[in-house]
Amino acid sequence: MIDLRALRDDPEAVKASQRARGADPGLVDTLLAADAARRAAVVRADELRTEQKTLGRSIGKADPQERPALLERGRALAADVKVAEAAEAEAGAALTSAHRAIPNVIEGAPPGGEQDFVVLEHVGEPTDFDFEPKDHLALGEGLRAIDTERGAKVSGARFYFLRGVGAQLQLAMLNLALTTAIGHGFVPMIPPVLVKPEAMEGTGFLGEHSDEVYRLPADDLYLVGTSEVPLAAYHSDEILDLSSGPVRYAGWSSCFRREAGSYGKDTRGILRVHQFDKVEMFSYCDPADAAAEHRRLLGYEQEMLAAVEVPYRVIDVAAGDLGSSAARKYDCEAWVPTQQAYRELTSTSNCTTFQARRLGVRFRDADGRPQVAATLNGTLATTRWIVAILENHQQADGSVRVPAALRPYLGGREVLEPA
RNA sequence: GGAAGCGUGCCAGAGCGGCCGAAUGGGACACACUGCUAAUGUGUUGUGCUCGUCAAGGGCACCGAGGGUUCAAAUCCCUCCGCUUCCGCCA
Repeated sequence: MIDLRALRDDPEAVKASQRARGADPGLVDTLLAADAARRAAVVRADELRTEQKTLGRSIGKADPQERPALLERGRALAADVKVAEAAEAEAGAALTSAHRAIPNVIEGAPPGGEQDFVVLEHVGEPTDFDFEPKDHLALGEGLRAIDTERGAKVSGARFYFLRGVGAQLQLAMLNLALTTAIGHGFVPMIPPVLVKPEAMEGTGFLGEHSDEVYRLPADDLYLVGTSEVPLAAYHSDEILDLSSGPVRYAGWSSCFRREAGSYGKDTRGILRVHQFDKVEMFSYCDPADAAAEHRRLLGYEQEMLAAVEVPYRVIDVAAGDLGSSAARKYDCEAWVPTQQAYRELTSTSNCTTFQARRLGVRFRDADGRPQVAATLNGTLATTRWIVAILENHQQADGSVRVPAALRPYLGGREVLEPA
């Protein structure tokens, strides 16, 4: 939810953000009107309640003769209050829905849609091979590391087994990610992956992307698509102490995505799957520090990408391609040789106060006053990285060189050999 | 799954249907006193919304959540959630 006070002060800024996203700027006026209407309703209801309270107190000490008249008046007032409160509730609901309709105000994101991203940096050169490179699934099958056939047999399309060195490789990568995070002051977390509707709603995943989310109706719980959800909800309705800097968590979890609407896209291998594992960074900080924290998270992602030695580029994601919670987002995309394309490996979003406002996460400013905190998140490693690692480090015989940083986590192994 | 009890402010812990936003104790903070520390004294010690110049200063709401009864509810009733204990069940 955007800041209503800021909106009242400068509606044009929000309209400009809407335009950059390709969203409807008219929603801003709708929200302003709903805000004004609600405040008017609050004032009316407050006035009636004041009158009712005053009268109510006088009844207690009134003498018996005056009582019946006062009670009569009290009953009438009670009815009026009831009506005013209903109007207040209705205006509140209208405000909430208008409020939710507006995504976060962008902060520097390039205007436009998905293809309007700006490349910030290239790191490394697209890998050159003097042989015909195999794709990650062929390599993974050769290593007996990835089994999508049996994944489909057991669970359906877009499911897989990681076996043998495949399972080990993933654990190596996630462990490296967690160790890296801990080294940078993140508190490691293994969160619940089933969450209540409030948590899912609060993080903004039940909006336009709600059909991406697995729901368990029998228990009214949702399977998270990222540990961002439980980590963001972890401090909901709390006032944090941010006086000594951001509070940082690194969540290790499985992630579940329905991938509705991506039929036929990336159907081969493990690039786009219903279940994968991820180490995710999550920061709570003073909004004044959020932009700097965002660059920091990007830096940690780049440190991980350097450790697995894959070529990649960093993009500044365009406004229209941001989620509703993000004000700005940087993606790191690794080179995938058999696709001759860059594919997303990490994504870091600055959600400013948008997510925290809905979740009720606050902190005390220098004057001791509660203020809404900023939240940020970013990827440190996911199952998808295996794609880039296998493809970029493959050798002519189908073996795969292990990046040095991963070796300690793989018993010192330098090469994965076809089984 | 069954039964009983409990859910109040940073913590502990009172609370008669109106005088309770809420006693009291502790903690924390501020000031005073003391050469310093300790001790002592005094004071402060919530959050949201709203009116107001996001001032001074008002108003309203909040005692697990949501409903209800009543002129009036932390206090009565109902539903739900959570915690504790006992029984059963499954490991």
